[in-house]
Amino acid sequence: MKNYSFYEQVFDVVRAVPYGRVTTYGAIANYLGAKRSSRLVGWAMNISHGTLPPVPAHRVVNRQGLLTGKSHFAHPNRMQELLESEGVAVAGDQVVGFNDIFWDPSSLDRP
DNA sequence: TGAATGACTCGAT
DNA sequence: GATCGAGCCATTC
Repeated sequence: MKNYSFYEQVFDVVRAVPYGRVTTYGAIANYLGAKRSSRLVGWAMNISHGTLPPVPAHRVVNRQGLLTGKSHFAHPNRMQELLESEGVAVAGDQVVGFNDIFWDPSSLDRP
C-alpha cells in the first residue's frame, strides 16, 4: 500500500499553504527533496481532485506565478476566482505580487 | 518489464 | 531580455 506515496506528501504540503498565500511546484518538490520532480507535483494535483481533504491546488502556481493548471479545474476561471476570494490579486493568468505572497514550505518546521 | 505520461524547471542560443 | 529545447522524477498501463 502506498497511501502515503509521494503524492500524499505533496497534498500535505499544499494543504499547509496559509490562507492568502501561494506556492510553486518547484518549492514543493524542493521541500520533498526532489526539486527536479516539479512535474510530479503537477501530476499529483491531477489526481488530487478526488482527494480528501480537498487540496487547494489553486494556491499552487508555476515558478512564474502563472496559473498554468487553471485549465484543469472544473472551469478555467475557477482557479482565479478562488485566488481572488482569498485576497490574491490575479491579472490575466498571473498572480499579482506573487513574489510578495509566495510561501515557501521550508518555512514549516520539518520533523 | 518496459515504455509512456505530465498543472515544471533550468540552461543555452 | 526573450525564446526554444531538453531533462528530470515518480506513478501508471
